[in-house]
Amino acid sequence: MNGETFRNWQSVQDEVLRRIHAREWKPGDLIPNEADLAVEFGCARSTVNRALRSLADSGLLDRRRKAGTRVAAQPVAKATLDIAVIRHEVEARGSRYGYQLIDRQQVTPPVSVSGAMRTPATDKLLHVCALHLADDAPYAIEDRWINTNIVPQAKTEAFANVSANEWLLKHAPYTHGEIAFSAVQVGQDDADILGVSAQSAAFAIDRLTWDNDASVTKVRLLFIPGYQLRTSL
Amino acid sequence: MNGETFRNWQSVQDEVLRRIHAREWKPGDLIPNEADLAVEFGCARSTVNRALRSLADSGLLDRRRKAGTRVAAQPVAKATLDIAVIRHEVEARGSRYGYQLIDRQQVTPPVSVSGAMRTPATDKLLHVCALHLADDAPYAIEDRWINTNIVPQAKTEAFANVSANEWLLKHAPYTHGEIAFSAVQVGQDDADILGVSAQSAAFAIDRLTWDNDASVTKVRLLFIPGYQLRTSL
DNA sequence: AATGCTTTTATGTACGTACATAAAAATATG
DNA sequence: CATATTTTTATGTACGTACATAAAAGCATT
Repeated sequence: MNGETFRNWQSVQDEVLRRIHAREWKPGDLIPNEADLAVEFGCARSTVNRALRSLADSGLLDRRRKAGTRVAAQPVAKATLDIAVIRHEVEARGSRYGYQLIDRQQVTPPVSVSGAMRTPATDKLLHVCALHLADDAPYAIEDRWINTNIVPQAKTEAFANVSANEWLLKHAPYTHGEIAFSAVQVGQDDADILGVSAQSAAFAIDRLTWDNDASVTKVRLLFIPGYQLRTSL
Repeated sequence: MNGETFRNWQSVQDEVLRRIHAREWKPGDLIPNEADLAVEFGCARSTVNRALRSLADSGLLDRRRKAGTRVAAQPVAKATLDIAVIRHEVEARGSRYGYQLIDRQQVTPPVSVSGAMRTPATDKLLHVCALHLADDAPYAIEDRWINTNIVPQAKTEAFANVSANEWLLKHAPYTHGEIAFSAVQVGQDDADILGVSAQSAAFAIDRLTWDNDASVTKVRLLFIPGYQLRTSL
């Protein structure tokens, strides 16, 4: 081709993407090494590295030292979901946010909870149930367990006006967590709260967060039927 | 403190993370600028930049030119989901994968489909329905529309042995896509295929992929009740 | 006080060199 | 011929300098 130069990493990335989409480099193909591409593109190797690393991060390229870089045979679609505070999510939809505390008690949890949170079975945990509303209509039920050994300040927080969802972000740091998405049939209790018929299909997000080896909180968010979690690829 | 040095970007990242978790830098706080941190950590600014950029990518820091870097007040949890080929997903669970074609027809789609795919309402599209199995038990229903104007080779592919899910990855490039997760009540037809009772709650993934301005394919994957999509934070 | 222009500053990025590291390939050794 | 050992090579990253760029802050003009 011509002597066109690609002088920034985004344009290098775009050109690599173009070649992949145009099938000049097919899935599984080994592509030229960084040094050669740098010469071809008229830029530094570090610029090519930045572009290729970014594409590898998003799953389009597979890179291995010495073995080189190849176009991913099965481009694993990496969908990045932004799990925001529910209030923000509701407000971002242009709805008025509402919050209602249903229950707040320091109780001994079922073993399924103490087991998952790896707390002694006899320890009491703070159980908080609340309803999030959008334009005064039920939006999601938050059913949460808080490890008050790790977050003692929660013992004095009523959660009457601020949801635990939001309060914890400000007051409880965490190092990592697990999250699971599933579909569940709502039971009679939850159906009544959400104002839907029992057996409806609700979207559930289960989340367990840790501060190093100690569990911080375990929560199930149960969204009204029709809820969709979306993102782009 | 002491004159400890952090000579690679991961250790700088770890130290920044430690300070955030230890609440030395609280949510909303402005942290020192890159140049100062570089001096403190005994490394180059570019190393600090790499570490902070990475943390910003994962949503823990907010960075703006001139305004500086601050700890995210509401750390948006970015959950990265790997949407793999179903066969791989099943095999990764240690199950034997099975595949069964249910239907394959070139037909005029409902307007909801042609509308979403932005194809002329009178154009015929290829409709492929199939069942994915794990250890001979139903696992997911794939209900797919393929734009044969963009992927003409699909017209001669039977999809009897290879799922469209897998075939398209190899044969149809795409530039971007949209994906939505939801919970749905399964209808009688789907319930029969999945071998579950009607009204069960099933996890659905709806995906629409594009090659520049042209839609490539639209698919709904309906998973058996109990299915969970998991990831870590 | 409101408006537009200028300066300052922190992040964003390009570059080239140097070295580290993993892993494939080649070679030596039993 | 199988198994260690060495060499080669492509990616991974650190560094320091230079410049680009966005946006806040200061200044001037009305």
